[in-house]
Amino acid sequence: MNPMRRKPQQARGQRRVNTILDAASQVFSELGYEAATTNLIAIRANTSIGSLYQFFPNKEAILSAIATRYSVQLGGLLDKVFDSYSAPLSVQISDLIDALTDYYLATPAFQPLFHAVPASSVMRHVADSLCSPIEHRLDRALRVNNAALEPAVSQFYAAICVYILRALIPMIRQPEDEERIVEAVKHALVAYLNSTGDFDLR
Amino acid sequence: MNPMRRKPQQARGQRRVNTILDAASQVFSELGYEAATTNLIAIRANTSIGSLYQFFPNKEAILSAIATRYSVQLGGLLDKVFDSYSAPLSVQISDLIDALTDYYLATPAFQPLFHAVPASSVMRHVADSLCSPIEHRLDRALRVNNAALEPAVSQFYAAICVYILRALIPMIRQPEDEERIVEAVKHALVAYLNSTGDFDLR
Amino acid sequence: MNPMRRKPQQARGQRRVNTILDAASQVFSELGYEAATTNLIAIRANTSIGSLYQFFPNKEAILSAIATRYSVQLGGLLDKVFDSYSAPLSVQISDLIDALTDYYLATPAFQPLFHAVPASSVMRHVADSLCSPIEHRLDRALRVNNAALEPAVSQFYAAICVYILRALIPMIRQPEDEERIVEAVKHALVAYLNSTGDFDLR
Amino acid sequence: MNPMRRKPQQARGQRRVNTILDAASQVFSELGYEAATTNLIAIRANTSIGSLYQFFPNKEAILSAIATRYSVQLGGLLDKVFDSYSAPLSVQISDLIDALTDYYLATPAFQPLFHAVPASSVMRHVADSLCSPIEHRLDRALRVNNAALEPAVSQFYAAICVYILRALIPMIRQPEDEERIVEAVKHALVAYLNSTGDFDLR
DNA sequence: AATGAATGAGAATTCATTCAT
DNA sequence: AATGAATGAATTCTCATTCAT
Repeated sequence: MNPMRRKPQQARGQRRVNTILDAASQVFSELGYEAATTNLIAIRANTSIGSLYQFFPNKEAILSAIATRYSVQLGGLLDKVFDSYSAPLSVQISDLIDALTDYYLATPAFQPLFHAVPASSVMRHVADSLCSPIEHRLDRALRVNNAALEPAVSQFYAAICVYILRALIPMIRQPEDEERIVEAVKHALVAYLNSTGDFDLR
Repeated sequence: MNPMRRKPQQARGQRRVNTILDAASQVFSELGYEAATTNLIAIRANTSIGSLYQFFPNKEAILSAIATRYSVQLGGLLDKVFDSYSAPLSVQISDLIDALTDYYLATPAFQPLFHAVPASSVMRHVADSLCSPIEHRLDRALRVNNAALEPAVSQFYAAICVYILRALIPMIRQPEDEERIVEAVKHALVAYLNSTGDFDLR
Repeated sequence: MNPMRRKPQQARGQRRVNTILDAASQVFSELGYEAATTNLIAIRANTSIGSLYQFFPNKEAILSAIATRYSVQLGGLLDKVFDSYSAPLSVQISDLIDALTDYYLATPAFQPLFHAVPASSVMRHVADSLCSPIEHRLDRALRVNNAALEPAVSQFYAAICVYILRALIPMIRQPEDEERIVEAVKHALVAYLNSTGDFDLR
Repeated sequence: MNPMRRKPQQARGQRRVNTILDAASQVFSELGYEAATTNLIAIRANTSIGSLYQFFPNKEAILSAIATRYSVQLGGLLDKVFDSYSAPLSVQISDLIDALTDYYLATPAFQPLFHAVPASSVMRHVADSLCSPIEHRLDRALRVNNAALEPAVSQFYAAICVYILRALIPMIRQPEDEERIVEAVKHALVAYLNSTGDFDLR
């Protein structure tokens, strides 16, 4: 969507880009995308505004790059959960939710992006980047469970599940909420998939 | 949160306030809260920026007033759904979803507010205003169905349901999606409540 | 090309617009269009940058408005010169050059605009605005002198004359140059038109 | 005005300087001096901004060097035209205009410099560099035609002619304009010089 | 010598809000 | 009450130039 202005060629540049992304993650999560300013990001990254703009053409591009970074991390994470398709679907879903919750709670800057509403085009891109890794893997798991399922249908189920995940995981606002909410999410997803009559959940 | 600066004393003033709120709803829904400008709202309301600030002390107050307006409308609407508690819970939920979906689709300016992420404090207030009418009534219906339920528990169930509603209804983006998604939402909620083992869903 | 953002509705606003244009004329002539800053213009106009942008959407629009202002003034001036078409062409040309030179010397801020090179699109607009009043009137005078002349031809002659005017009048850099250069311009134009064989210059 | 930072010692350095000047000519002619950026020039020259500044101390110096280059080329060109002073003045002028027009049309990057307005001091330097070769040679030709002429007078005549040239040659914007405009320029100059009564134009 | 990263003052422009008429 | 002019801090982004590698 918004590519970087220039790929850093030297190690120094790559380091700087990473620092900027870290700082931006922090600032975005504290103030939100709109209220965050590129100057504050630069200051937090211990660099000059000019350096920031040497690598990113504008604020959107920074957000975009962050989303890509999280998307990659998330994908790697979920691959571990879904690596063996032998486990029962309900277990896979449970593991998915656990992994996602852990990542969510451990990564504060990821949180606002995860439940960002895709209103603007940047936000649409962010939401896509973060949801599609989950959706794809879930979709695959569903089709493994029921090979006869139409792709369009399993995709729809997967999308519904991801929307529910996105909605409920952010309900965890204090550590003591975690268990209760995680349980609820698992129940909700399993119950929903079960109610479709298309899956064998044991 | 932010009260109106002055209650309009005359019918003319009340009309103007309504016009401003209509215009603001439109502008907020088109551009989002942050990107919307008070000047544009004034222009759309065919009034001057000075007049706007005669009724609202700041931008937040406008959003706040809109949220209140929708909250009241929504409450009235849902009261019709939940007026008789004799219907089976699954029917009440189905009716709730139908009513909410109709309102959502018929009120474009309501949409972004309904799925807005409560990032800032204003937004938190808006989300509260819009969710609590639903949550309260659903909570009541749940307790009617199972009088032995702890209030904290039924409130939790209601909250989960509202979060799911807020997440899934916005998936309707084209008219042809409506039926499929509405069905899914109904399934998801009923299946979830059923899975708790606390309710008699008929 | 770049219209004003809003027509001032109150006398106060009209006054402000004029002050801004005066200040901008000065600044543009001192620093050139590129080096001039909107902030400096605002300061010189004893106003705030916000007020400037209330009336003009950007720097270009200011230049545009100035060009229009000069164009109108120039048109009025030349109408006096060309009002009676009875004078011999050489006299009309002489009067034209005198009037233009007087205006040029009396209006320092007009000078850089008059010999501005139409490189960018704004500058093209400026050059057009300032040249066309001269060109049109000269063209008319030429056709009065020789009614049989093709419009395209007389327009070409007029254009050549205006280009020569634009080039030579700026050669006046000190008061003592004036007479010599004005004489030269008159000679050059009359001699050129004479050499075409199309006009009766006495 | 601004000398080069360091005379390139090696052939490789000289080649690089030339490449930079070529790129700069192009960029200046496309965007104008102000809007052109040194970074873009470096990129177009397939080199780095650091290397560029190894040869030129600043942006002005690049423009300056370009002007010098054109000035030398132009001088060589005109020497061929004016080599034998035996031809009638009108023929020499005609040849001068033909040569200049050819060069102008064949050298796009020269065009904006040739009709640039000497607003800033760099631009004044550029204009001088480009005009003086023409002016000197024309001045000499005029004095050869009329040996009794005061130098100050012949210089003035030459200056007027150069200003007219600078103004009219840029009127050629399409190939089909060329002939007509070249004719007009020749007429204008010859007619002007003739009208002074100081020359024998054959 | 060459590369490209770093710098930061400074430019244009916006917009919530207040004030004068 | 109504209008719209006034304000200026704040924001995004640029670019000539220097510096580290």
